Amino acid sequence: MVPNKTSDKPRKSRDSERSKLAILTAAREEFSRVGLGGARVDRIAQKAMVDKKLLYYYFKDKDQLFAAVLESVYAEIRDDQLYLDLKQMPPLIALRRMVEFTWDYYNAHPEFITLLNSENLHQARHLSGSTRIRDLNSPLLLALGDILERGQKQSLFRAGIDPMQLYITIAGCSYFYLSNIHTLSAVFSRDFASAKMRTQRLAHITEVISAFVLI
Amino acid sequence: MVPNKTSDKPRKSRDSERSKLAILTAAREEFSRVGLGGARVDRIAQKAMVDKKLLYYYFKDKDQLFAAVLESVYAEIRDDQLYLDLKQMPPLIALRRMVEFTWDYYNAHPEFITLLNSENLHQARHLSGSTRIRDLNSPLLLALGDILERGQKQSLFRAGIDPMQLYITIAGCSYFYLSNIHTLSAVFSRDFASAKMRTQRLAHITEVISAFVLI
DNA sequence: GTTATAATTCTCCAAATGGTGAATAAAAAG
DNA sequence: CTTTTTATTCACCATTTGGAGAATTATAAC
Repeated sequence: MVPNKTSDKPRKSRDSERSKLAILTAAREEFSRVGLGGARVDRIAQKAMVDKKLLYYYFKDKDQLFAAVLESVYAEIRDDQLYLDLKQMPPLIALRRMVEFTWDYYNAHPEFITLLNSENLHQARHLSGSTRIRDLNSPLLLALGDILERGQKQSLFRAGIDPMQLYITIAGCSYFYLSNIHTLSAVFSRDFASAKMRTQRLAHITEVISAFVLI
Repeated sequence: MVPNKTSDKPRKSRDSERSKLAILTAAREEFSRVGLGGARVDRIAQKAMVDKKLLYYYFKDKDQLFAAVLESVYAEIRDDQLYLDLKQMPPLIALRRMVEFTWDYYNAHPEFITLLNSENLHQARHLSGSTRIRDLNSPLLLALGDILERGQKQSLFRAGIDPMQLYITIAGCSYFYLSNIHTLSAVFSRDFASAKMRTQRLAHITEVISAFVLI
């Protein structure tokens, strides 16, 4: 019987990394659930099972804790994007894969959406300090540029498509549906959260994007 | 010289309608600026220049005030939509007009976006009580269904397009750009709020939607 | 003019809020 | 073993929070 299967290090009673991570995880949950303004520092400390003072010790204040959460969330999606390997695929397949990835990621990480919404409500003031963030989205944008170029060379795609605009459209088609899933469900009296509706949505988005790029 | 140009009624020192409206307006501003959780009842009362107790007198509590703000905001966009008169236009023109209207409306009313985001963060629990809301979006959806049908009959549009999915796509393409305008600007190091970028965005959306429906 | 009703203000509060100073204990360095 | 550094706890606080009770005043009804 081997204890500590997940970590080789002995469980120290004091472990700054573990505490930081616990705080970050609890904060992400809290911020994504009720937003920056609705989040309670006491609740975060309680969920992380650390003394409240520790939040201030490691993250200075509520806003910088939120900034740290945002950075970690951005870093995660970037890491996942690296496994995509779109350059190996034919252009149309690659594009569809990218649509699918975006859709799947937002579905699997609803907290990403609510956190971004919170940050936008506050005019991205937590992001503006971070220089790291700026590089996080460019890989995917470059990949999309590459896909479009290859598609054009094969006379499959039309010319003159702006990768950034298309990227925003791809993201927007998924993001809006999921971000507004509750109001949409209420207004249209439908359960947009159901598996069936989600499948239909992805199919629609794929069609729209394909129709746009194909000649 | 005629005093009270805007209203015939004499300015009463007591006017429940005026007070209610002042509260609703101030609340809309506050809720849209900092979200439901970040909004402060005292601040709303101060901005509306009424005693705080009046909010509770007319709207019961903070959540029901938020619900009232939401209803008013939904009612406004519906009223504006009624002037569209899409049935008079040829299908492609009508569709483009609808895209343009959606884009323009979100641009002119950024508070609509932030309020909806807040409501979705809270799982649309304020909306679920309101029966009025349910009817507000259907006119536009019916109009879109009509446009698609006419386009198909003229062999301009392809068959099998789900009006609701298309509606969500049209809204999403505008909404996502504007809702995330700050984080997008930060991540891509561009000013997405500039007039030039906005114009480009609308052009792109129009192209995407047109390409999708046209045969 | 009196009464009833609706609109408004004043005062107050218990609980929650983000944040802090100082003490303490474990681990690392010497 | 001693010292220094780092991680953590404890007790505390000024302010703010959403909200309520009771009193007051303007208007409408009689």
